Amino acid sequence: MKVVFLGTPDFAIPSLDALLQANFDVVAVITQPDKPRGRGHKMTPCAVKKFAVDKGLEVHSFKKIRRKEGVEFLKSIDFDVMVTAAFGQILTQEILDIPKYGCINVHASLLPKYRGPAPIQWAIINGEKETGITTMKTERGVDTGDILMQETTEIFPDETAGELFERLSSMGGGVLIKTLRGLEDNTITPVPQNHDEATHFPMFKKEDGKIDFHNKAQEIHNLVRGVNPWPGAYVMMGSEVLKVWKTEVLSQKSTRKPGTMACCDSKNGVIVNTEDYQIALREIQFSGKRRMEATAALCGRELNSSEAFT
RNA sequence: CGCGGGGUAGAGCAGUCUGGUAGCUCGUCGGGCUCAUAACCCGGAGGUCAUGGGUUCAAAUCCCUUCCCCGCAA
Repeated sequence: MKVVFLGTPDFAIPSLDALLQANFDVVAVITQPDKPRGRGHKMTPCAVKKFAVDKGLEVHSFKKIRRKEGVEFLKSIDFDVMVTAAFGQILTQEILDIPKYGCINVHASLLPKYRGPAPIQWAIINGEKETGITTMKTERGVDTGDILMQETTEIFPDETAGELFERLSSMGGGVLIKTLRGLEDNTITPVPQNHDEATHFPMFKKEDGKIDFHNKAQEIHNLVRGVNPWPGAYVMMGSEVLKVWKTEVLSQKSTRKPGTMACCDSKNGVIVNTEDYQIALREIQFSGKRRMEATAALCGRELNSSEAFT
C-alpha cells in the first residue's frame, strides 16, 4: 500500500517508523512548517520532519493543508491511504475523499473517552487506571470517526505523562500496522463511537501546571505526573517559581493549612500540607537551576518553614 | 541578534561588586558516646574555582575567547 503520512511531534515518529519497518511504501510525509523554537528562537523543524529527512523520505510542510496548494499536492500524487498521527491540522472532506482507503488516525486514548489534543496528560491528571490506543477513520469532526481497532494498557501509579507517552507512541505504531493489514484483508469492521460517552479535553496551558495545595494529595500527585515533562508543575514561593517534578503522597494526615510546610531540611526534603494527606516534593527545580532531589537542594539553600506556598 | 540565571570537593551552595591562606551544609572515611540509631560529639580525606588568553608583585575575584547547563518567552 502506498501511504501518505501526516504527523508533527514525537508521538507520531514510532507510527511512521512502524510503516517503514513493515515495508509500506511511504510516498510522502507531511508536517507542520518549521517554527522558531527554543532559546534564541532559531527556526527548527518538527520532530517528524527531522526523522523523515533522516530516513530519506519526501517531506512537505504546509501551513494549512486544506488550502489549494496542499489539496493540489495530494491530488497530484498516487497513493492508497492517508495516515495521521498528532498532525495538528484539521482536514477537510475534500482531502479525506482523495485516498481510496480513506484516512486513518492514531489517537492515544480509548475513544470515545479523551477526545482532543492532550489525551495522555489528561488521563493521568484524572487518575485513570488504564488508557490505550485507538485507530479510527478520520472524519471532519475531531476524534469522532468510526473505531477500527483499540488496544488497552495499564497506567502505573507513579507513571509520568512522558513515560506513558513513550509507551503509547510505540504501541500506536503496532496498532497502526495491524489496522492497515486488516483493511487490506477486509477483516476490520468500523464501529461507530458511542457519542453519549464521549469526553473532550482541551489543549494544555502553562498555568494548568500550577499546583493548588487545597486539593487532595493524590490529585496533586496526579497533576505533577500528568504535566511532566510539559509544561511542568510549579508552585509560587513569594515571587519565585519553584518547579515540581516528582512527588510522593505520604500516609501522614496534614496537620496545618494547605500550602504550609510540615518539614524542609536536607534529611527529609520538603513536605507540604494539603487538603488531606501530606505530600513530599521529591524532585524540584529553582529558576535558573537544574532539577534536583529536594534533599540536595536544601543542602545549599534554607527554606523558611513558616512560609507557605501559593 | 528575543529576555535572564548559572558552571567553585561526590551533591547542593557561599565567596566575585571592594584582587591578597579555598569556605558552608550534606555525604564519605576514621574514632567516641549509646541497649541502639538515619541521632549526638571529635577528627580526617577530598578542589588545575568550566575553558583558553590578557592585566597584575598577586586572579575564583578585573578584561576578552570558547564550550556546557537552566528559567522565561515562543
